[in-house]
Amino acid sequence: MTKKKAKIVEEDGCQVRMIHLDRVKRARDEAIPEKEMRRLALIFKALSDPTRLQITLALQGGEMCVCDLAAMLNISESAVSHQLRHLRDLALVKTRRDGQMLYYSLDDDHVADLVKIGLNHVRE
Amino acid sequence: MTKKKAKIVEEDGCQVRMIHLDRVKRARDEAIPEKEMRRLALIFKALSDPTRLQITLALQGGEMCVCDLAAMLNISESAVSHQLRHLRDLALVKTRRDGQMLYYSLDDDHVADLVKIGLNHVRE
DNA sequence: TGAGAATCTGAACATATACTCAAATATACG
DNA sequence: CGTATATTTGAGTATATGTTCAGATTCTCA
Repeated sequence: MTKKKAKIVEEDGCQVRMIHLDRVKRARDEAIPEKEMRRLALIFKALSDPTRLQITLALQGGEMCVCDLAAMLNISESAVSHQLRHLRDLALVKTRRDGQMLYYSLDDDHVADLVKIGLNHVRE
Repeated sequence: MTKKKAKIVEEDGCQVRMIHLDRVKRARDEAIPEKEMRRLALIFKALSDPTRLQITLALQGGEMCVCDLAAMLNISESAVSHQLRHLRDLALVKTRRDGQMLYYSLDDDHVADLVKIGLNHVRE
């Protein structure tokens, strides 16, 4: 049995406890770039809110306009618009204008994939 | 060209604007159960924070203890512990005790899948 | 061009959350 | 047992976020 004790390491002027130097090192080496990591977190965050998740699920069935989404979700059109802007900023949805109406649809195949895999998980 | 105008519908005692009754109806019919939806949102939320996402990524390389994760992420062990509790509450990670040490590892294959698919998206 | 329709925006507010610090647990081992 | 080690917990705080409300935009078409 390996009985290890934490090693105190000086790092960035701070005392850091570390037990498996090799694992910490490996994890740091394998870490993805900061930028990708933040972006990835934002994608997940987009799907982490019930309203946005429901919007995403609804749009998998085809494009919809703001007021239909609001009616379906039973919240104000303003709230829907705010959330759609959020999704649009992340390029997860796109719009098509037809007269006075804006139709929103999914702009990313991976988003649908993420939701499907997530659903499999939840349903097990 | 179909020029539609919103229909005002009485619902739950509120006036609701609705343009495509069929689409709203379909979206409502296809909607997943409230409970599954909330759970799914929680899973995504777990991955939506940079710290938790990095913990998840690190654990894909094998189990790690709290202080190693703290050293790797350069944050306090307390902060890591709080986030691990969050992940454990959702059954995304599990622990194995060896003496004084608790080793955390992923407890869900889908989580790794989600992160991988997400990464593909980000890298395109 | 001007009224109406659909959507967007900004401010305000209430809630949620991620971290730090200090103290409490839990386990090992002399 | 009693001390040291590893982790957890709770309070406190600062920040982020989701919604509503009121009003501004944008576009259509009579």
